[in-house]
Amino acid sequence: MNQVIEILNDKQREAALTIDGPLLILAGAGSGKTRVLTNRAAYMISDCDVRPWNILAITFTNKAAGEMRERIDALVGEDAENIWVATFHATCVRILRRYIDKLGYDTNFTIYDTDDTVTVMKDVCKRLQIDTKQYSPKALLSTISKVKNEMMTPEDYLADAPWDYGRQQFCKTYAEYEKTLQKNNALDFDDLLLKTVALFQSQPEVLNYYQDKFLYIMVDEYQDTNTVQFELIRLLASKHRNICVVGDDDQSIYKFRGANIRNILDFEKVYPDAKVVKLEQNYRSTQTILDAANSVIKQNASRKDKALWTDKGAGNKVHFHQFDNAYEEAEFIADDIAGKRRRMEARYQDCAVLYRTNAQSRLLEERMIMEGIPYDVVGGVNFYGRREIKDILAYLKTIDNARDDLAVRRIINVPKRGLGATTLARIQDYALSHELSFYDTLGIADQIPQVAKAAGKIKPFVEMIETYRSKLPYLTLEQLIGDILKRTEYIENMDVADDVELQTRVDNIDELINKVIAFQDEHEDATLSQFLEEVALVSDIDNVDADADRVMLMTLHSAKGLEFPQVYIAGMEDGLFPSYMNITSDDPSELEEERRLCYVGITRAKDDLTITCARSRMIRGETQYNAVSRFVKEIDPALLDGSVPKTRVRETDIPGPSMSTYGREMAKSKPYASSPAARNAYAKPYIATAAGAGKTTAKSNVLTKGTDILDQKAPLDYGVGDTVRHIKFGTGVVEQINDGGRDYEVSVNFEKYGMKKMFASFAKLQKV
DNA sequence: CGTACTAGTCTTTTT
DNA sequence: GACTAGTACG
Repeated sequence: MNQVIEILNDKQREAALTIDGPLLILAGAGSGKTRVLTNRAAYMISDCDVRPWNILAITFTNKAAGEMRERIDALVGEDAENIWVATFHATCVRILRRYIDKLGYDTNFTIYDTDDTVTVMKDVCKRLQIDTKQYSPKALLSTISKVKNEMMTPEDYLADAPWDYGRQQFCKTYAEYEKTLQKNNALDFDDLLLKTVALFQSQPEVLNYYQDKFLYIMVDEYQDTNTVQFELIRLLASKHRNICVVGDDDQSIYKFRGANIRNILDFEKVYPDAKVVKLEQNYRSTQTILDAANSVIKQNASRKDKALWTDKGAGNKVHFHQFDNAYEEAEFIADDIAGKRRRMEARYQDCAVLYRTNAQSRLLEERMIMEGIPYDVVGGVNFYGRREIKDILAYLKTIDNARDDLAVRRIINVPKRGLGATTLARIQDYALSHELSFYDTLGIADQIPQVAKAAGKIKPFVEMIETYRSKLPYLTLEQLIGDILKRTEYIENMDVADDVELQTRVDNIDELINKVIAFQDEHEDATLSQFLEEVALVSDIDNVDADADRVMLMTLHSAKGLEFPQVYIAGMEDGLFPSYMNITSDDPSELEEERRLCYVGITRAKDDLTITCARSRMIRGETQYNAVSRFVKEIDPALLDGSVPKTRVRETDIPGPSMSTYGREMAKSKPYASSPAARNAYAKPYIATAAGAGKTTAKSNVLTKGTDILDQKAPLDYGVGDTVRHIKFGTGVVEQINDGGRDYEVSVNFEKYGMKKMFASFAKLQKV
């Protein structure tokens, strides 16, 4: 049997060897699901004569996609490049760029992010004279998203309750919103999926093409799919039925984004002939941590029965501490991490602090800074959501897609060109009544009586954009951005409160330029459209650099799929986690989702788990007094230690203010500038985290899903200069071996295939 | 037209 | 408590 298959355990192997027909892999936390998926793909190619281009592997994050590709690459070699590994959204974009003209859009459509759609919606409300006090744009959008995810048009939705006035109003805005997007040649995130399904439904020959292309389909994190995603997969798989989905119903935490847990729970109903394999051996955590996770999750009623086990020992008890306030909690966590490091029990990068809400990061950050602990915050304000970044991207979008009104309107007066609201409103009215785009209207401003006198200010702008358009083929993206900044004197004209803010913004712009450079390095003939597309589809977690020795701070949601030796879950209080909204909800499934989130958090820990909470904390400017989280009480007390101390046990040799002093100080004074990242010498500013992101994302080791089994780094029986054999590449000479922490990265010069870099544990190189 | 203040908002958020 | 968007004023 193939070595790729041999290294799997019985259940994993059974899953990997099942190639044909529907397959559901119920993969508990840390059970090596990524390994099963990658080895399954490798097995198909090397042993079953499956062509790589007939395989589609779908994930939710770019990071997961990158990792999967890399690991398949290492197993099967360059053929793997033809496997289609991508996120749902990226997959759809790729298909739509080819065929969306059949639906009446331009193939260079723009993708609107959440901020963009809010702007559009505000506009729509104004136009339809909707009272935004009664229907907030955000709430409208969230309903639209839900309705869209159920694949209902405004007409469909209205048909359910045509007499309902509120629904009439809503459907009117929904329809107008859709119209606006279409006019702007723009798609929102939901549309990417929806339009692809629409394309498949209306164009049988396109669907047929992709059905015959993707003979084998794999979907990761299946518990998080929504109705449209389900339909997309169903359509693609309906002809050949080789559909393999992997997931864990206990880790479904995105219901609020439309994820439908029934997709995984009912898989066997949709595919009665489905084979089901349960992966229950956990390779990540100690028995104690698993027991704690199990004791929590078993309180949930609607779940598939599972029993995770491990052959790791019991390990440490789960530590639990309650503090008087959140400052003390933060201080304890920072001290504890510092202590572990001093005692050489852990490196910074082995530690992660998880919390329910992003706002909780601030206190933790402040304390990390005080103690000189390097850290990275994942999430919070998205890099691409920052004002200066959005501005520059709006310039690029304007140059790229003339129909993207939103982008044009964002920058028409940034930097200030002396155009006021009235002028812009007149242009907007004219554009609307004459069915012109905003940009085209700018071009004929001198012929419009009401705005003719502002035409002198508008003309240079239009000319500038036109110049860039004509020069586009001769400029690199880097040159283009540089020139825009120079010509518009963007930085000089930024209005900033102080030097710190100026520096942050300039740094962010620098970082954007770094990203552009990295992007061009990777894609030789990179176009502007491609860059904008990549940017539209990345998230914060994609840029995490796991190689840096830094503590990670992130929400429980962001932590899904990651693992750390030392995990802290902070703010375990009723009202915060589970959140107030879920406690008061009359829908019990809301609380179950919170419990799953808790389960996800606990199962991130490999060796040691610490749970903390505070009796009081400031939430939204108000001090709240919270009880210990009900989830903590669900953990078998025999698994816990350090229960509820009145005073903190402190590392005696740590200098610094006593805790109570610190708490009081922090409570009234604010020694730092507003943005922790901006003034933190220890925290790598966002910039640095993401620097060269294109290169670092894929190679992260510590954070990868399923590195679990590979913890022990086996010594290599070959060295530099030795000749080795690879299953796929044949023989070659080892040129270089790098110690990548968890694994060796080996560079081999193959006789037939040339230089390849691969991870030793995957490559299974044999010394010849 | 641009600035300065005030009022409202604020879970989570793979894309 | 912090940030942003909207409005009133100069």
